[in-house]
Amino acid sequence: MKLKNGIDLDTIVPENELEEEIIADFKAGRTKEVVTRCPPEPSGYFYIGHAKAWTINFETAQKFGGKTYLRMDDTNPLKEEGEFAESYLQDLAWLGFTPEKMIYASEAYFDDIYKIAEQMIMDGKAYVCELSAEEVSATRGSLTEPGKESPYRNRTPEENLRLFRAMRDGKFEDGKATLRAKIDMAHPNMNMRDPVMYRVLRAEHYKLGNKWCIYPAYDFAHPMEDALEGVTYSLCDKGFQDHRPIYEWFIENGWKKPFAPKQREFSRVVIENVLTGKRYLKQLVKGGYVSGWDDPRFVTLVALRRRGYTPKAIKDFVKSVGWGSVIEVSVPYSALEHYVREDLNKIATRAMVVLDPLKVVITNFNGKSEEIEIENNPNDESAGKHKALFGREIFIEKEDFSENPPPKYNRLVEGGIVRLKGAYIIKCNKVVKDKNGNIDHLECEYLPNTKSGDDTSGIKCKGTIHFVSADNCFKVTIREFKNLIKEEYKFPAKSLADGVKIEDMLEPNSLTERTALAENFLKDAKVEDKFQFMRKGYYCVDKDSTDQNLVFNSTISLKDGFKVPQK
RNA sequence: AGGGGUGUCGCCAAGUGGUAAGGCACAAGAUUUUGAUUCUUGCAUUCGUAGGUUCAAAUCCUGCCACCCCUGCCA
Repeated sequence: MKLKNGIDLDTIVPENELEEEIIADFKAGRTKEVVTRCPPEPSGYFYIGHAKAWTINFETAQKFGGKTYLRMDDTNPLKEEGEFAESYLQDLAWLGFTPEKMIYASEAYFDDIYKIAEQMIMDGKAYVCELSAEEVSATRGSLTEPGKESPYRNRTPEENLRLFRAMRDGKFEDGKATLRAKIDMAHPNMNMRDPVMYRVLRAEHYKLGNKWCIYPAYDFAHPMEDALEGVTYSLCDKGFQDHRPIYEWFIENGWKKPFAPKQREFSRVVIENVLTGKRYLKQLVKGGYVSGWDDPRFVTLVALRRRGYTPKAIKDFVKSVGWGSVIEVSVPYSALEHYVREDLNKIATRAMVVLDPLKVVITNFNGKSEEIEIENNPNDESAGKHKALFGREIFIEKEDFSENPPPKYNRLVEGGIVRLKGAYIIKCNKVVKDKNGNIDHLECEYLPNTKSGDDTSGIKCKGTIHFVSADNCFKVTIREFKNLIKEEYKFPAKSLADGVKIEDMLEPNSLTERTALAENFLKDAKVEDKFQFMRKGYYCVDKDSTDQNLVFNSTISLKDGFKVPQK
């Protein structure tokens, strides 16, 4: 069987239970095309968790040649979803997902949903209830006891229809009446105890103004919207597992047509040591702990983007977590970091930047600096090379020279040699100190026949360090980050609930800024350009950069295999 | 008179009666002009637990235990 994307169904290898079910549905003729949908949540802050939902929805549709809609589930006028559509679309686009179309449920489906509600009333499946919210709650029963039936439960269909239309026509004040599904007040699943289908709500809807004063509730609206637009698989997180019976009940009793969308659930992901939640983020922004909602220390998608994370890294990460079997899985931050390193290693251009400079004078080098070449990516020859200089005065990292080297120290020591990446081997002859006894600079000599790529000396050199030449570097600003939340708070939301103060969970000095010396090659870097500063880490150009001053965010350090042996 | 979900290595996770994949993390070694990358190797005699069925059980049956979710006119 050929799919719309030209792929043969039989060649598709299912990667989870849903995909197995989809294949079975195709074969049984229950599914003609996979249609999924993304319903934005009205928070304005999108996290890895959202990225997981998007990835699942878009990629399973894509895999089967289907499509994905973006649907604003705007059934609550008090929530003003409209303003979030744009940031949603932006994050979606950044990750590389393009919805088939964007739908406002209010505009597209409210009329139909209303008609279905009337039909359900005539079928004796719904009734107008005049209990107050408190009374409904009080009669719902508890987890172990059945609820009580509403005194309004047995009105005739005709009376219910008259009353429902009265609701629609504004004859009831807010909260004075609801339309409820007539299911079972003794049902063990609380969601089935006559859930509210419509409530009276007078508020300006951002799309429809005051056209309606009654609004359908999620449990009723969602399956109807899915059915109306032909969604075949309505994928949501496992928090909705308990809602599946009600979803199916509405499909059976409201929709009633042979085509039936299916709700299926995947697990949520959270990352350890990470704080999410609008309330808390706002508090941190307000308190001046961070610069804004896209501060690179946050883990909103915009923040991750600014920090230098790539869409591929994020998608690979969420896919690595899998479909999941529990409501929420939490994974250590290092799992996410693995995928950024993996992607950046392939795509980031290498450059030499000295973060903490120590001056070195090459005493036997005179005259004009010599051109050298640096590979842009040693793992990818097609990335090319760029030019740098080697001259009489250069800078190396302070930590690449030691007066009391630990065992197995491969870098420069007095009287020892190291290779300068892309240039020559140098030998340190003298440590020059200032009057306070601090190292001022090093005097070294270079070994002329050891030029990189053209080394005829036969000298073996254990260490290679990076450097910049004084006449080929400029100052840049480097921002380095520590996790905002102290390491001992693996589950910050839980700690908060336990009464820990947010201030006490914050890592002090989670942002440090320093000036570094970068090779001139970096002068043309644009915002979001990603580099590997050799032997240090991955960095990307921040939006705070100006023509005079480039600002780099540290995305993630390189792994450091050097360990001082324990004695 | 509760219902639903889940228990497989420190973390994620395959596994659907035939003798415990894989990834992260970690450790050791090789290669390396990035102590990166890459590569090799090691890492669950055991699948929450106690029994049972079977030639054979993580997988089937029974009991028990633990954790998560559910009582919005939010989504």
